[in-house]
Amino acid sequence: MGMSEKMNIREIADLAGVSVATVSRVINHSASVKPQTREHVQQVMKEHNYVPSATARDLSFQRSQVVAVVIPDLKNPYFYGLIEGITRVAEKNRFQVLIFNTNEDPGKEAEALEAIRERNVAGILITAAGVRDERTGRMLTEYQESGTPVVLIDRFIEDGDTLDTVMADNESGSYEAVSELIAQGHDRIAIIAGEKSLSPVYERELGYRRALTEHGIRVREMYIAYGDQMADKSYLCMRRLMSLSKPPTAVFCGNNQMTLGALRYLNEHGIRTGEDIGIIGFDDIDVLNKLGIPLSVVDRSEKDMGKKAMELLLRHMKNQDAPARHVSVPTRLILRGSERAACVEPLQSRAGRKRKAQKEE
Amino acid sequence: MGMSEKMNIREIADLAGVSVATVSRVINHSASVKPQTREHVQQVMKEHNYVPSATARDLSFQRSQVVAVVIPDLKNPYFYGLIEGITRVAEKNRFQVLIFNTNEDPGKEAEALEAIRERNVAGILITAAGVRDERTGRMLTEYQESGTPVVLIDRFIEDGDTLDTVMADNESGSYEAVSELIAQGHDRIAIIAGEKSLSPVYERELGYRRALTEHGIRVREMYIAYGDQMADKSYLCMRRLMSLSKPPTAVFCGNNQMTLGALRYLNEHGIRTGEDIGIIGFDDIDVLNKLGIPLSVVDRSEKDMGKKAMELLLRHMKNQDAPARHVSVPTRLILRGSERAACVEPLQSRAGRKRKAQKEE
DNA sequence: TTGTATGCGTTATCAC
DNA sequence: GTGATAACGCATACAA
Repeated sequence: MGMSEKMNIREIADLAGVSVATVSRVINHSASVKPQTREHVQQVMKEHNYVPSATARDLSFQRSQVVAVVIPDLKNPYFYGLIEGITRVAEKNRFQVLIFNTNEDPGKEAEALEAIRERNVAGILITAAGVRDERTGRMLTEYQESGTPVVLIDRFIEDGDTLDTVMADNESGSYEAVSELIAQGHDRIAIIAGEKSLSPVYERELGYRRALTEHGIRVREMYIAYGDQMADKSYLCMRRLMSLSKPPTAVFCGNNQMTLGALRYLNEHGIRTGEDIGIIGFDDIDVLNKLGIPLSVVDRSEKDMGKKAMELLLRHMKNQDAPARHVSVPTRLILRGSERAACVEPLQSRAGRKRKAQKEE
Repeated sequence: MGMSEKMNIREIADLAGVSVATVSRVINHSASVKPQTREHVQQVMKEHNYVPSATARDLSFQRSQVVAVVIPDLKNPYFYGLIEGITRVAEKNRFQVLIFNTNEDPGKEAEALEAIRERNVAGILITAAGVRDERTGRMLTEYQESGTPVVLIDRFIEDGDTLDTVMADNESGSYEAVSELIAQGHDRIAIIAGEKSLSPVYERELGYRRALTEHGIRVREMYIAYGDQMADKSYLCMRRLMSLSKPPTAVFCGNNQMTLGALRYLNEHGIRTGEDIGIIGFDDIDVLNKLGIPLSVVDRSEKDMGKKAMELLLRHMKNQDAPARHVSVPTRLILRGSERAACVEPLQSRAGRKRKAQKEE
């Protein structure tokens, strides 16, 4: 047993003395089968170690049990949190996950979407690289219209209004972080933003601006640095900021990679976070926790975002023409001390403020 | 165009005024087709935005253009290096990659291998979680025997002798690292090893022992700590080691996660690497480089391992009964200073020793 | 409740 | 070179 050659449904049917239709019904629990027959068939299947062919099922059903996940950077830990959430829900619903990494390259993204076309996937989950690339927008809406639901995660795209979305509440997350910096007494607060065309980048900058404005601090453009989502550019941003005649006393970093680049600059120049300068990052960085390096961050539970996205997809798969739904996932400010600096005085007593040391599991 | 409904090969054939067979030939460049007809058919396909169905092709061909990749921990950066290498070669050969994450759980691994069965994949690449789990071993050899080639990456499994393997040269990598520590003058050198049943763990310990022995240093069991591949346990190992009456002056860490745990202990206790204690880790840790924290490591180019593995798979796909081949990927010692300690004196002048600051791209 | 027959979109084996 | 046509393994409408 186990050593048996590959069997098909017809052979099982013959061995069980029933028709292929009956075997099919047993496999799919589709229609009613006499309990006796059912058990007998199951027995035969087990005995012969039979596994139905997903390929054949997909062809007949005209749709596969696979969802495509298209992400821009597999190296970024944010995304495997996302994938984990997606996978968990997908598995529960007997879906498999096909991952495409685009390396932030709209061209590769278009290729991926093309490759996906020939596989008749049940749905697509995507954090788009080509947010301004017409190919991406066009192909995604085409998918949606031809019955393959699409969920946008983390980033809007041009002409993507008809698609489901799962986004973090970037604006309010940033607002909260910058407000905390202000509460700590900082008033020269910089932001290292990313690639402007990405919606989260824009929203985070918006939150930054609102926090300053609402607290009566003037927004100074020289304290706004634009990077490219990557660590190296952010390092340069940090250098520019710190060489201003009045350098910021606190910096809000727009994503995890850029936070790392900023920290490198500080490390290299002996500037201590939480001491000489206040730092808050966007997205928790697991490895810093493992290293015991305390960094305050805006955390957005990427696992939840993944789950939510897959749930939206399932919903849309069941109801083809459900109206687009837009889910916003709340962020959470996790304070670990790096937001402080010795050179500033907290504006108000913050005794009793909760400091969460770890993300929940 | 683009808005067109899904077409099949028959419709294209009709539109082009040829038979399905001819269209198929054009698609697959399989047999010779008159250049004129070929061009005409291609024209029609393009015009109608036709994409052949991979599902149907797979069914007919009795094999899909998908390879399954089964890994134990998607969160570990080592593995996405691996995946990147695999994907690169796979894409070039028009294969897609289906990723399964087992979380080091043999049960989930068995489930994954079961799920893979129904998809008729072209091959399987796996870093096994269930190295001692008979299910894993049995299923993998069954796959191999039934014509679906399997390549083991990074870890041997029980009864897996007939399978292709791609392994790092763990023993010599460790030997080299520990030898360097000895050259730096260390003689109380500890190792934080991992889960004993994993072959790389065993081999790395072997290299450690050989280095000590060959340099006339007695191996002391108290300097050998066994963890579980994870950071937290390693933290505890480090604590035990450092509370010995004669604590080690250098520690060799058996994998990236364990290195992080060890570093956390040192951070928390103000013990400086490269200064108060010598540290060399196994596997480069990208994020430390991004942070500008210098750590000497044994690097094993996981991307290369991935490429090699995929190449082995392709080879075995073309030649069903090629004999099992075992590829060993060399490691490389990258010295960044953390191997030194002020309390010891280098044994020999090492002027001119190359110190590579970065991994090549 | 069960069986028969057809279709799903390809590839491959024949003929011509 | 090209065209019919039979697989491939399953799901399902329709019959019984």
